[in-house]
Amino acid sequence: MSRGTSKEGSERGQGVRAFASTPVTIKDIAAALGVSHSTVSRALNDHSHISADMKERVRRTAMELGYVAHAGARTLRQAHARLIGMLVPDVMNQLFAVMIKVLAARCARAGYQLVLCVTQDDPEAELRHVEALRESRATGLIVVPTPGVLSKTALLMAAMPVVQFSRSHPAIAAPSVAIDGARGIANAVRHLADLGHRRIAYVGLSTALSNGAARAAGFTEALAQRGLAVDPALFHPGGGTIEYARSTTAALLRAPRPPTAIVYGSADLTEGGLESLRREDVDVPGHVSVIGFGDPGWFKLMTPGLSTVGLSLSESAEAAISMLLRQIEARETGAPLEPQTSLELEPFLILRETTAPPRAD
Amino acid sequence: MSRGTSKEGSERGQGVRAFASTPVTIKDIAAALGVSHSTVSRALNDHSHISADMKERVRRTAMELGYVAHAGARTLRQAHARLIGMLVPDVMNQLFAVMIKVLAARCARAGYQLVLCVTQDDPEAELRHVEALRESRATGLIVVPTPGVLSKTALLMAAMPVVQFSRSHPAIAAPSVAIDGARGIANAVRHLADLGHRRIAYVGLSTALSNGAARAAGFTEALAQRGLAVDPALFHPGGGTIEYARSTTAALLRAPRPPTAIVYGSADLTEGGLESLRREDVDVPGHVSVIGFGDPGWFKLMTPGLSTVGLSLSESAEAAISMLLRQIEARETGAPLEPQTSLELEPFLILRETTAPPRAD
DNA sequence: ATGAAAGCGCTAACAT
DNA sequence: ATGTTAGCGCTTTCAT
Repeated sequence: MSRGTSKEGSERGQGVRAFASTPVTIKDIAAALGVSHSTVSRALNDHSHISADMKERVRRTAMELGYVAHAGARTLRQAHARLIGMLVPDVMNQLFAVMIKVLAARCARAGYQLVLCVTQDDPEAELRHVEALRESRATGLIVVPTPGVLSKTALLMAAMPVVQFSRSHPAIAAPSVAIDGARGIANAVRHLADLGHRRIAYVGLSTALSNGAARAAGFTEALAQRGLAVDPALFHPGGGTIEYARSTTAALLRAPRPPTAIVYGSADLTEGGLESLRREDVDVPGHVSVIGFGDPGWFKLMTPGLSTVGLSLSESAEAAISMLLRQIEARETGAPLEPQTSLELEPFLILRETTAPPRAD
Repeated sequence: MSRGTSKEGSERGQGVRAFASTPVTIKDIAAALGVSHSTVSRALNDHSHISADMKERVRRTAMELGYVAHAGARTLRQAHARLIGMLVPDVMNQLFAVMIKVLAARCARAGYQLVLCVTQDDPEAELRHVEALRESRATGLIVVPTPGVLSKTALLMAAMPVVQFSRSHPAIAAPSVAIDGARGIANAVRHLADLGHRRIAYVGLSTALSNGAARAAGFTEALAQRGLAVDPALFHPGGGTIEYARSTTAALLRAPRPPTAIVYGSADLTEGGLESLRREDVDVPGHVSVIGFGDPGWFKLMTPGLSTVGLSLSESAEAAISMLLRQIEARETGAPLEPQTSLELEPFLILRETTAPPRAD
C-alpha cells in the first residue's frame, strides 16, 4: 500500500472545517474489502464477470464509507461527460421555459445533467458559454442562437451534436426545430382581412432574428395575398421587449390614421400591447381588433378573451430534444446519422373575442 | 516522446465520423513550442513567473491548434468543479423563474456553470440530482426542498455550501431565504376584514410545505386578530395546482353560504381561481372580493385589475445567491463563516380593483 | 472472477 | 523563468 494515502483522512475533520471533505475513493473501498480497486470499479459499474456477492459487498461498503464517485475522473477516461447544455436568451419567455421544463425531464430520464446558459442575446456571452460547455465535455447542445453568432462559437459547436431551437443561424451547421411563424402570422392577417380590415398593423420581433424575419414576411405576404399594401406607418418589426410593444402600440393608437387591427409577433410583445390598450382604455374589438402570439394561460382570462396564434410548445420542445438524442446516439454507435432534417411546427389560430369587423370610419 | 500519442489524431477524421474529436492537450501545445507542458499550463493560467512573450505564444498556438481545456482533468486536481446546482420543483413558476434568471446571471459573472435540476417535488428525483451534483463536485447549491427530503439527501447536502430558497426543511442544516408569506396573507385578510368581510375564504398551498404552512397560519392568525373564526368550509390549504384552485373556487362559489371574499396563497392558485371566476361569470368585486398572491405582469391587465400580495422576487433571489457565494468564499478562505442567518422578505399589499366592501346579504 | 498496471489531461511541488 | 516529476480517481487492457 502506498504510504499513508488511505487513512489519514479520518484523522482530520475534527469539527473545525465546516465542510470536511470526504475523499473516499474506490481504493478505500478496495482496501476495506481486501480486493483490488479495479474489482471495485467493475462492481460499481455492474460488469458481467463480477460475482453477485462481490457486487453486493462493494455496494454496501461504498454506502458505509460514504463513497461519492468522481465524475471528473470518469470523464478523463471517457469521451464525454453526461451533460447537455441549453442556451436560451431568456428563461422567463414561456416558449423557452417550456423547453427547459421538457428538456430537464428528458435529461433526468436519460441520465444527463442539464447545464442552463442564459445568453441575453449577447454573442460574447454565448461564446463563453459554449467554451465552458466544450471544456466540460458536454455531450450535446440545444441552442437558441443569438443574432450575431461568432465564428468561433460556430466552430466550437461543429464539434458536438447540436440542435437549434426556435431560431436558426446560417453559421451553425445544425438542424433546427421551430414554429412556422410566417404561417401563424399570415393566418392571423388573412382572418382580419377577411373580416374586412384594411389597415392592419404589425408589432413584431426584429428581423435580425430568423424567427422575427419569418413572421414579418408572413405578415407582408398575407397582405399581398389579400391585395393589400404594406403601410410603413403600420409595420413595426423592430424589437422584442414589452416596452417596445407598449410604446409602439401607444403611438399607433394616436396616429392620424390609426389601424383597425393589430397583430403582435410574440407573447411578450402581446403583453406590452395589451398594457397600452388597457392604459388608453381602448374598446377592443370595437375600436381595434387584436391578435396575439403564443398562448400563455392568462390570455384567455383577458376581458375580452384574447384571440391569438396558438403554438404547440411542448411538442416542438420534445421534437428538438428527440432530434438531439438521436444525434447523440448516432454518434455513439457510429451509425450514419440520417440527413438532418429541420422541422417547422404549424401554429393554429385561436379565435376568442378580440376580433370583429372594423369600425365604420 | 511517448510512442505515437500526439499526431495520430490528424490521420483519422477523414470526413467519415461526423464529430472528429480534437484531442489537443497541453502536451501538444508544449511539443509545438518546444517547451514543457507545465510551462504551457502556467502560461494558460496566467502565472506570475512566466514571461509575457511565452504567455502570448502559448495563447496563440493553443488557438491555432484548437485547444480546449479539459475541465474534468482540472477538477481532478482541485477540490471542486465550477458548478452551482439549482433544485426547483418547477421552472414555469414565476418565482423560480426569476431565481433561475438571477442565478444564471450571477453564475456567469462569477465563472460558474449553472446546473438546473427540476425535482417536481419528488424526493427521489431530488436525491438523484443531489447525488449527481456531488459526483460532479459542484461548488454549491440553491435548493427549494421537496416536502419529503430524504435523510440521504440531507446527508449529501451537509457536505457542501447550501442555501434553501422559498421553502425550508428541518432536515437540511442550511440557511434559507424566503418570503414572509404569513405576513403577506395576514395583510390581505386584515384588509378584507376591515372592509367589513366576515366570510373570507382561503385557497392555498398544502401545509406540508413550509411556505404553505406559514401562509395558512397567517390566514388564521389574521382572522383571530379581527375576532373572526376559521370556517372549515372556507379554509382550503390543500394543494398547489391551477386545477386545485379551479375546482375549489367553483365549489366555494356554489356553496350554500359562499364567501364574500377569497384570498389565494400562490400565483398559480390565483390563476386557477381567476379561471373559475371567469367561467362562472362572477361579478368581482361586487359579488366576491379577490386578493391574489404574487404579481406576474398580467395581474394588472385583468378586468378589473387584480389586487394582490406583491413580492420582491429578484431581491429575494439576489439575497439567496449572495448568501451562497458568501458561504463558498468562507469555505475557500477558511474564514469562520458567520452564523447563518436566514432571511424573510416582506411582502406588500397591492390594491387595485378586486376588493370592495361585501355585498349586502 | 479478479489483479496488475497503464494512462486519461491537468496542476503543483520541487527542482534548477 | 522554465523543466521534471508525481499524482488526482477512475476505467481498461492484459494477465492470470
